[in-house]
Amino acid sequence: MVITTPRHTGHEHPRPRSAAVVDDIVAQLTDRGYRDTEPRRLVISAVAAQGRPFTAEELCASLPCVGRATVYRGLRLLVETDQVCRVLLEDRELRYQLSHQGHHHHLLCAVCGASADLEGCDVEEMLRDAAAAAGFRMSGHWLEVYGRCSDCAED
Amino acid sequence: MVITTPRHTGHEHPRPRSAAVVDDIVAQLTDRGYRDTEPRRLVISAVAAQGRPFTAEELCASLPCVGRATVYRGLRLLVETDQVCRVLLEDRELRYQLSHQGHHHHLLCAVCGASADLEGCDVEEMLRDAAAAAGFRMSGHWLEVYGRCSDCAED
DNA sequence: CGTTATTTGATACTGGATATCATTGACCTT
DNA sequence: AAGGTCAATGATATCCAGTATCAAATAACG
Repeated sequence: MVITTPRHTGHEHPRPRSAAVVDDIVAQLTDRGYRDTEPRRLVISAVAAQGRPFTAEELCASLPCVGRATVYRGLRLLVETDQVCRVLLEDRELRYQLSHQGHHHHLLCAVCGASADLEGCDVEEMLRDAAAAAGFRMSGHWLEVYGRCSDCAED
Repeated sequence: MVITTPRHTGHEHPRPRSAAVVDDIVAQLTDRGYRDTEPRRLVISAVAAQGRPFTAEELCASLPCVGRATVYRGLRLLVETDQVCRVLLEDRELRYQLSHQGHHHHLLCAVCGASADLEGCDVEEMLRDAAAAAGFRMSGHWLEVYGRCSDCAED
C-alpha cells in the first residue's frame, strides 16, 4: 500500500479548455454561495491562463482593469476553496498554481520555473510513522521539492 | 539520519552551559573572519536561550538594547553559517531555531510550538527517486511536519 | 597605541499583503 | 420588472517584516 491512487488531472474534458475551466471554477464558487462577478471571472481566467506558478503581483499586472485588492481576494478565495494551491520557492517567494485534485506536492524547476506534481511517492505515511515515533501525531505537512526539469538539465 | 553529537571542546568549563554554546558559535564565526562583538554575542546568547522556535521580532523584543538591524543581521549570519535553521509554520510564519548538525526536518507542535527533529526517516532518497521519475534532478527540498506533541495530545 | 575595515544602530525605506469604507451590482423576492 | 439587501469592488490607507543607508563606534592587527 505504497501506491497513491491515480489522480484525474481534469485535462480530459473535450470542451474548449480555458472557458470550461473558468466555468467549472465559478460553479464551484457559486455552489458555496459566492457570487458570479465580472472581476472574479477575470481573475479566474487569468489564473487559468498561467502556464506555470505565478506570483500575486504577476497576476495583478496581467489584470490592470481589476483592483489589486480584488485580485488578492480572488486568489485567497481560490486557495481557500482548494482550487488554487500555493507553491513556495527556495527563496521563500510565494507563488500560485491551478490545483489538480487532492493533496500533492510539487517538483519545481529552479531554472525555468516549471512545476510538476510529485507522483508515486507516499511521503505521507512515512512521515506519519516517523512523527509517531517521536510522540507526535501528525496533522499536516508542507513539502516542496526543488531541482531541474528535463528541459533544463545541464550535463 | 540526524545524529546529534554534542560537541566537545576538549575541556569542560564549570560555566553555564549556555555560555559554552555562545562561545562555540562565536568561535565558528571568528574562524570565518567575522568579529567577536558585544551585540553579536547578545544576539547569539538570546538565540541560545530560546526554548523553542522563535520569530525575529521576538528576538528583537528580547534584546531591547540591540538595534533591530543588528538582530536581523546576526540572525541572517547564523543562518548562513548553518548554526541556526529556519522553520516554517503552517501559517507560513517564519521562525528560527538553534540548528543541530546537518540537514534535517522538524516536527512542529501546533499547540505549544515545540519542535523535535524528525528522525529515522529517509525522505531524501525517496524524493530523489520520485523526482527522477518525473524527469527532474532534485537539488533540494523543504519539508515541515505539523502535528501535536505528546504533551499536547488530546484524547 | 594608531590605523583600518567591520560592525553597529537610528532611521528611512521597500514591497507584499491586508483593512477601510463608500459605492456598485448580483441575486433573491415578489 | 423592480426593489431591497448584502456581498463584492476598488481607491486608498495602512500594516508589517525585513532591508538599505550612512555616520559613528569599535574589534583586530600591526
